[in-house]
Amino acid sequence: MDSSSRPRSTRDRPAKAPLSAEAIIDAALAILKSDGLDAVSMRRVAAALDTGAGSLYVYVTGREGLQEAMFDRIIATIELETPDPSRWRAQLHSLLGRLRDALVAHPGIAAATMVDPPRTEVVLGLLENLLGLLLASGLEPQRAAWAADILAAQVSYAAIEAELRRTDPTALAAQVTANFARLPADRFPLITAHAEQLVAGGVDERFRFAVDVVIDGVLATTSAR
Amino acid sequence: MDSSSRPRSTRDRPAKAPLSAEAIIDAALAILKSDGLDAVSMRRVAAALDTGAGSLYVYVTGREGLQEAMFDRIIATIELETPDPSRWRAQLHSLLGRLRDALVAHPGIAAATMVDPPRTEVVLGLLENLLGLLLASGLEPQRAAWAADILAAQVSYAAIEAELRRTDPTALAAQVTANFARLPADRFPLITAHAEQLVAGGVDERFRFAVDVVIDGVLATTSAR
DNA sequence: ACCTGAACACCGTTCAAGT
DNA sequence: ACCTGAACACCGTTCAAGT
Repeated sequence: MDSSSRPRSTRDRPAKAPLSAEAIIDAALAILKSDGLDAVSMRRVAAALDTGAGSLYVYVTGREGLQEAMFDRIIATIELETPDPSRWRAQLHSLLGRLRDALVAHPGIAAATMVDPPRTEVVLGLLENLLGLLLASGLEPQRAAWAADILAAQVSYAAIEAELRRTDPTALAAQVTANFARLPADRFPLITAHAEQLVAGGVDERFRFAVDVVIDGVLATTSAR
Repeated sequence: MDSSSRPRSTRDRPAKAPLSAEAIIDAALAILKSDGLDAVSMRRVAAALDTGAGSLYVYVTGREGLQEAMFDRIIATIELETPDPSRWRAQLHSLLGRLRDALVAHPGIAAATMVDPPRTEVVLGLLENLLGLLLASGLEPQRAAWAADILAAQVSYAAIEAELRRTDPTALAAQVTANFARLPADRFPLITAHAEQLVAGGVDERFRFAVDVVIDGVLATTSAR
C-alpha cells in the first residue's frame, strides 16, 4: 500500500502495459529518436520498462530482431499514394522524401538496416508502391526494378548524411569549404578550384537533384539491358 | 634463452616490430579482412600484438581513429589513372569498380566509414581523381561535384550489398525470387509479377548499370542547376 | 507460465603502478 | 619514456531459480 517506500520503482505512472513486443518496440523507438541507435541497448530498453534485459527475449529474438522490428514500425508510418501516371515524378520525389525524413528522425537506423531490410509486409508495401511509380513512368520492368535499388541507395546515403549534418548544417559546410580551399593547389587543383561546388546546396536540394539524375538516367541510358 | 618455457607468447616469430601506429593498423586490417569489422576490437588487435588494449592508445586515438586509419590504408591501395578525355567513361567504371572491390575485401568498413570518410590526403586524392574524370566528360563543375557524391552513394551501397551476398550469391538470389513469387498476388501484384527482374543480374552487372544511369542522368537531367 | 537477476564472455577507455 | 594490467562502466545473451 505504501508506494513511497518501494525502492527505485516507477510504478506510480499511469498504469503501463506490463510487457509485450509492442511495448518493447515503443520503448526502443523512444530511445532511438532521442539518443540514436547506439543508445538502444537491450539493457537500456529493459530499464525503461522497469525490467531486466533477459525478460525481453520472450518477445523479441534479440538486438537484431528488435532493430528490424523498429525499422518496420518506422516504415509503417510512411503514407503511400496510388501511382498516378500524370504525376508519377512528383509522387516519387514525395515518397522518397518522406522515407528519407522518417529515417533521419531515427538516427542510425538507415545505416544499420536500410541495405538489408527485413522483408515484412510493410516494407514490401513500400517497394510495391515505389515499383508502381517507376512503372507509371513507362519504364520496362527490368529498368524499373533496378532503378528501385539505385534510389534506395540514394535515400539511404542522403539519410545518413543528413544525420551527420543535423546539428548545424551551414556552419559545417562553411568549415568544409574552408578546409578544401586551404589545401595545396598543386596537389589538389580540382578540389581547391571547386571547393564551393563540392559543398554547395542543402540536403534537400542535393537529394532532389540525385533523384532526378537517377530518373533521367534510367530513362536515357543505353546500357546493357 | 629457453623460449619454450615462456608462457602464451609468440615471440619466436621473425622479429616483429615492437609497437607503432603502422603495426597496429596492419594487425587491425588482418582481422578486418578475415573476420569483419565487428571482430576488430581494441582488445583483439592488442592481443594479436601481444600487448594489452590500453597500450594502443599511445599510437591511436581510439577505436574510431583506428577505423579511419584502416580506411585510409585501404584507399591508399587503389591505383589512380590520369583522366583521359577520350576514355573517361571506361576509366570511371574502372576506378569505381576498384574502389568497390577494395571495400568488399574489408567487410564492414564501407558501412562504417564510407558516408563520412576521413579527409586525409589519400582520400582527397581519390576525390580529386574522381572529379577529374567527371570534368573530363565535359560536365560543368557543379554537376560534376554532385555527381561525385551520387556515385559515392552507389559504391557504398553496392559494396555493402556484395558483402551480404558474398557466401553464395546465386543461391540467395534464387531464394529471394521464390519468396517474392510466393507472396499474395492481390496485395503485391507488381512484386509477384516482376520477382525475377527485382533479383536479376549479378553484383557486377547491376553496379555497371547503376554507374551508367548516374552518368547518363547527370548528363541529361534538366533539374534546378 | 512468466519473470528475475545472476552469470558468462565480452566491450572501450582510463590511469596508477611498475620497469 | 614507455608499457602493463587492473579497474570502471558498460555490452548481448543464457538459464537456473523463484513466484
